[in-house]
Amino acid sequence: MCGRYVLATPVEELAAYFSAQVPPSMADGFHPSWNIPPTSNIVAVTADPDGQRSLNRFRWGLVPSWAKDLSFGAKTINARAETVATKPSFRSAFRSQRCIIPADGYYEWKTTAGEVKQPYYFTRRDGSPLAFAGLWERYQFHHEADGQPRSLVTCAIITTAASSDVEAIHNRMPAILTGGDLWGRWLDGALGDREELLAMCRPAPPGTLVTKRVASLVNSVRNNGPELIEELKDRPSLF
DNA sequence: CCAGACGTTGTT
DNA sequence: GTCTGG
DNA sequence: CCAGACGTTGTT
DNA sequence: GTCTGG
Repeated sequence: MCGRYVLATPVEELAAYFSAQVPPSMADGFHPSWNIPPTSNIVAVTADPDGQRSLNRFRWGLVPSWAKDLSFGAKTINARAETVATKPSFRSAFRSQRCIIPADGYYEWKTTAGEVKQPYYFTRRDGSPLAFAGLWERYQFHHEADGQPRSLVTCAIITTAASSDVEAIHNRMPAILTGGDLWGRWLDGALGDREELLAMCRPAPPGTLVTKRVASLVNSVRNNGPELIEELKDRPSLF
């Protein structure tokens, strides 16, 4: 799955890479992070009806309009590609509110019987940013304290079966839009071809990703910095 | 009809 | 075991 | 995703 | 909001 990732590329570079605008609301409060967890505020690319793209902030964990409260988002950080078109929590967003979540790379933990969980870091082989296929929703609610109406945008990352690049580590992977020619189609809220959309959520072609073993520093969200993605060379000793 | 859920992952 | 917080 | 808490009363 | 289970 995808439950922790990295985005340290400057906003201006991301905007150029995705041909997206950066609204003033976006420029403030964005910091590079090598340890982005669910329920935090993340960056996603969306498109206007006219096709204009922009970067915006979304809370990671999709909260459908009918949810009782924001805590719903804790269990909807990922949406399975196999069922995203029909699950009540995701189908509406899948139809018309798709987004791209940029990442420098992401982490997976390999769990082996009898061994300690080992984190791995995945990036594109060519070093360019990853474009995760995502969904977003707007959630409206009344603030507890003052009763005023508020609204918040939330998002989820679609997952799919692991490709041969990742299956030795984990059996799932994020859906990655490879090739910029797919971005416009994915972001077009008027595009109604379910099969075309689902085809974009298939495992990335073998060879797209590379991985390296990293230190368990990433386990705690209190740790953050480029050292989290440094390759761990030593094999753990048996003695 | 009303009440209650609405999700993913990993592990056994 | 399960939920919340980061 | 993982780490850390999981509780109440009363006093400072 | 919409579906499933009772």
